[in-house]
Amino acid sequence: MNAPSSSWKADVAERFDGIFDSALMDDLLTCGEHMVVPAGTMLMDVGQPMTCIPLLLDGAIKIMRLDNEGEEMLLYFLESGDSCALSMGSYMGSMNSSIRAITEKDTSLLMINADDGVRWMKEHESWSSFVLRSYQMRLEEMLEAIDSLAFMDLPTRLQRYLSDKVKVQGDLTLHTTHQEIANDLHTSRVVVSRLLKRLEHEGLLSLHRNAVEMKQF
Amino acid sequence: MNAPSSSWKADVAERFDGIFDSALMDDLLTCGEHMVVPAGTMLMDVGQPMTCIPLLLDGAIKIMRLDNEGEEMLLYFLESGDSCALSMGSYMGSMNSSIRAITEKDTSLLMINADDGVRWMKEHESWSSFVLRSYQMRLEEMLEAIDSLAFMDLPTRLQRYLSDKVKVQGDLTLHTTHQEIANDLHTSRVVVSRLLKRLEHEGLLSLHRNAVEMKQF
DNA sequence: TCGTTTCAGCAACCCTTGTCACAAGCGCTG
DNA sequence: CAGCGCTTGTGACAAGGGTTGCTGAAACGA
Repeated sequence: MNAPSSSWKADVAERFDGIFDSALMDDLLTCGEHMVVPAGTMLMDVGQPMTCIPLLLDGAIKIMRLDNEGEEMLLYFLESGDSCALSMGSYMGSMNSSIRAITEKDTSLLMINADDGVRWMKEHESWSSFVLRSYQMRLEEMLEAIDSLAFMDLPTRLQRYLSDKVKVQGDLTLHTTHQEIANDLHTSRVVVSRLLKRLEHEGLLSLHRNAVEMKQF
Repeated sequence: MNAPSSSWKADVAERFDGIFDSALMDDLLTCGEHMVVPAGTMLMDVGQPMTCIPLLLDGAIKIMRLDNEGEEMLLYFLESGDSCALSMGSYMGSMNSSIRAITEKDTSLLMINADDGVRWMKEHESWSSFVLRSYQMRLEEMLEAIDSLAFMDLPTRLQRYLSDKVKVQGDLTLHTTHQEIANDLHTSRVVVSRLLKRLEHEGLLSLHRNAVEMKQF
């Protein structure tokens, strides 16, 4: 076993230590396909069949919902240790994705074949419990997304968005454009520029071309 | 076995025929506690521990989210055959409910002790598959709630709301006040009155005191 | 029956957000 | 360097929806 192939295996073992029992861990290492994808890759799109379940080892994935005109809206981010529960849907009737998933950073993940995932539900208790916990976490995140839309005004949503993004990126300076932020929040570029300018005047951040530098969050 | 007690058992058997295998059905009938609750009963509230899993036999339950000022916002309705997956959360870390559940009509349900529910995850494949499917359906409904908030304007949301309510109530005439509608949509009474009046002028419904009579939906 | 409460209608106003139009600056490439 | 595209800033304006205050009518209770 050479260094590059064993390194991600060690990563899996470390990341899911105490979560998956050793038998499951063996299956994971045997059946899972490891891959590293660059930032900005679309891993899944609306209407696409879901044949595999991604386990996130490192990096981040942006999960978004689309309206019928194709306009995007950010739902939440998946981070290391998360899994996309919606993929489990292939288990049941709904074979197709209802969301779009794009890597937010360079991302290392372990792809599990959906059939294996289904089989493990019976074979490994630590797997079924992980899947359920994953569903639960996704539900909670959806609730937060709903809170934000239903109860918060745009300035607040923007600040939350910036904070989240800083956390996910692990960098106080966000390399993005106003237009991209507007897409994620499903509003217009002009509005975002206006609000960002206001936050800059309040000293919470400073603006540069293709970058927003947060002072605090 | 007398008529009243056997009647709900027959109901369970019929409702979940083909979904639960017979061994599980026996457990359900043994361990489940049947109850009939009148419309308007709060079955669960935010922060309350979730000790049992409700299976809906008949009626409807309104699921809502609250903001920190206690303002409500309708998420979706549970109908016959549905279960509240969020209750399964007691299985994992989050022991407390993050939503409020209120019966929308007189409702007949079977309460399952959470411990039993957890045990059955291993013992009955038809149970674990039901639970997963239930999570999946709840997720889809949350997505619809998000769509409605993010992509639709108030007139459209109101029409959807009225249609949904007609479907759930099984009656073209909704016995409710403008204020209640406003609460569910998280807007103000005046705004709802304004929009309803417009829909009345368009001939889509007619308004009465404490009632909205839909012409079509 | 009378007062009280609840509900709905209406008008005026204001705030938030979205839209349009345009200008200026950066950075790339020919 | 000239030209172009992409990004940002800004002002004026429109629209959607929330707020307030008041009115009258229906229901309800004593």
